[in-house]
Amino acid sequence: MKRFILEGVVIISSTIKDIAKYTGLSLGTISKYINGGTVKEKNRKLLEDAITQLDFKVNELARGLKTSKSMTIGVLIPEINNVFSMNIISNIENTLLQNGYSTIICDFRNDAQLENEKLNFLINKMVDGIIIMPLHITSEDLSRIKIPFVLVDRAINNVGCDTVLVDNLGASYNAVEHLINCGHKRIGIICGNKKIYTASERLKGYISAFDDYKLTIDQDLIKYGSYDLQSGYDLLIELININNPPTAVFVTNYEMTLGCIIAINEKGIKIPDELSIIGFDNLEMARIVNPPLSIVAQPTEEIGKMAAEIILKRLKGDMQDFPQLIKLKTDLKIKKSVKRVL
Amino acid sequence: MKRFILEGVVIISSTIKDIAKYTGLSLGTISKYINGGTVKEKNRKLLEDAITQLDFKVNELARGLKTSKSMTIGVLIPEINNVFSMNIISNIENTLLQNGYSTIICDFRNDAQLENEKLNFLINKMVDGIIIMPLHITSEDLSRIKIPFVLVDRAINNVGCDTVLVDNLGASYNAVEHLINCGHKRIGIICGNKKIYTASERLKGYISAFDDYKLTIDQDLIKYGSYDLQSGYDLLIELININNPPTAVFVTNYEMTLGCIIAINEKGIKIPDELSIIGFDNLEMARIVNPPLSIVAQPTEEIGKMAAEIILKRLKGDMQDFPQLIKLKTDLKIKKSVKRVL
DNA sequence: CTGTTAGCGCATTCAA
DNA sequence: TTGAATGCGCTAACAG
Repeated sequence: MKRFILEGVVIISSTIKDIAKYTGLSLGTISKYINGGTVKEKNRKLLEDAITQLDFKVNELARGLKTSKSMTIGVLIPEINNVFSMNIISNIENTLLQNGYSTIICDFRNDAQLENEKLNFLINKMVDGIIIMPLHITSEDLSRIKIPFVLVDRAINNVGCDTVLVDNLGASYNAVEHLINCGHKRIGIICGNKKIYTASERLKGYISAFDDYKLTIDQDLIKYGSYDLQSGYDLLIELININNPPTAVFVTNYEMTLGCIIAINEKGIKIPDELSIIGFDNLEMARIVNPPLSIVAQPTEEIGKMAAEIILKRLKGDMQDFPQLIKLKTDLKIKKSVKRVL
Repeated sequence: MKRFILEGVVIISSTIKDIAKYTGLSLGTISKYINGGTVKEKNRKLLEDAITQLDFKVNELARGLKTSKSMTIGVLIPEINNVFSMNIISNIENTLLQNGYSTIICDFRNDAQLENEKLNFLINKMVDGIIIMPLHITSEDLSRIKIPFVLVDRAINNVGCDTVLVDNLGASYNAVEHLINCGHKRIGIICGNKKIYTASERLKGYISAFDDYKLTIDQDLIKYGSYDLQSGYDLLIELININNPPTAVFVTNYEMTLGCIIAINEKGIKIPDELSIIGFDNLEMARIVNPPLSIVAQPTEEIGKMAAEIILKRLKGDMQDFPQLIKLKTDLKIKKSVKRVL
């Protein structure tokens, strides 16, 4: 038994050696018991007693060194600081913990360099697997990862790996279709940089709906923002100021939706009478806006759970269906921000 | 050099032994170099080369076993899934990472049992320190923690430990004072369960402001909720339906503020003409509400940073000022939800 | 400045 | 079923 002093308190930390001394059993037997092996009933009791008496806890570091498993999963994410990411992380963490894994979170703050640094950090930390929401990362970077990993939210071309994402194209299609069905013909879209996977998919959905309904696309109604609040704000104002403004707008991410709402409030635009709008993500926001906002809601809980489950599966060595591409459906929550026109 | 096969790819993972073979140097020298020690210029080059050639990475598990340091900090939090927590976590993670520590997050979902289980989980994981936003945890539970820890957001009685919180009483006082200064006399408050530290402090601030301004307190105007959306909703409706309803309401947390806004929208109450309101937390929300909501904003970035810094300090063995109590100031953001009356 | 050595705590052979 | 012995990869103490 090792004693040391911390903050003036005597600490006792015991190892299997101490258990061995206490019980007279050998290290092998103890280790076996700890890991669920069968031991003579008498010894089992002896060990149970010893473990509680000495307050024994296995040293996961030592175990990890021996087994080459740290029982931790790294999560690499562009920005922890938004509801979408948080929901996903929360569900990843929960699912993993139920399986004995802990989660190390690395937020790279949308910074390309940090993204790579933190990836290395995680690998160094000997995590057993990594869940990544990629931003700037390339297939080359990914090829350096020698442990199971799964991509979340965004796919990367030419990388054969497990990926969990939502049907962005369909999400967008459904939203635009809804607007069309409500009689809108001039529908603006505020989308993100075409280079971003989700952004380009969402634009495709818009175009696809227009095609299917034989409507002609007016390039003036397609605005490219940068997925942040300010561009949502600016682009909404641009849209309403063009010659023949849209009667409805579809905004393709959360931050830009916020920006649009602020612009709408400031300009005193009446929703849905003067403008119909469909936003993205975050049901909570949709509810406090007046009138409540129709939005495309992403299944964040499922994304998190699925990602965790796939990585757990791979960690068990089950390579079935590799590489697995999971495309989850979004949900169009219809509230009161869309007007039915003739 | 160890070779193994994963997903059909040959993996090479090298240790200092491999470096030793490659360079002809001893383990001691290599270890020293890795840890920033000085070696002969010639050897330095040799090592640099070897390390890149063999793609050497220190095994943090082995290092941790040797040094009894895992270089990870646990964060135990009631709910990861809200803006307040998120901001704090994000800043904790960032500050720690800059100091070489990683962050393991444990979300106990407001569950008393999970709170203890996850605490044990973290301790088992050999984290070097813990940052806790306590909910049900008692001073006894805390006394079992043998490593540095700091409390965040909520203090616990009779526990001498580092704590970072916000001046809740002052926050509340200032908000109520603002309402009083705007001429309001009948001011409702929607607060949380008195047992919760932050809730009772916020109520004290209300009472204190009333006392200082020689206003009499009407118990009908004090409503106790449970910090969730629904109780915010319900209690706002209760408040406006009493005989002599308030002209202003102060809501003391984020979720209840959401509930109030939804109630206000549904009932078609005109803000600020028919009712003045001050909410809590989350500036983002305040901006998208129409009219923009005056709120008490908490310095979440600072809370996270301070908590991380204190634990880093303790980890270095610096016990100066222990136990440290840090009380940060909130910020009353005045927007347009409060009417100035005669 | 460099090399040698011991051992952190555990899991895992292999014998018994 | 149990025990003894070995080593995971690294750091730290010491001797050179």
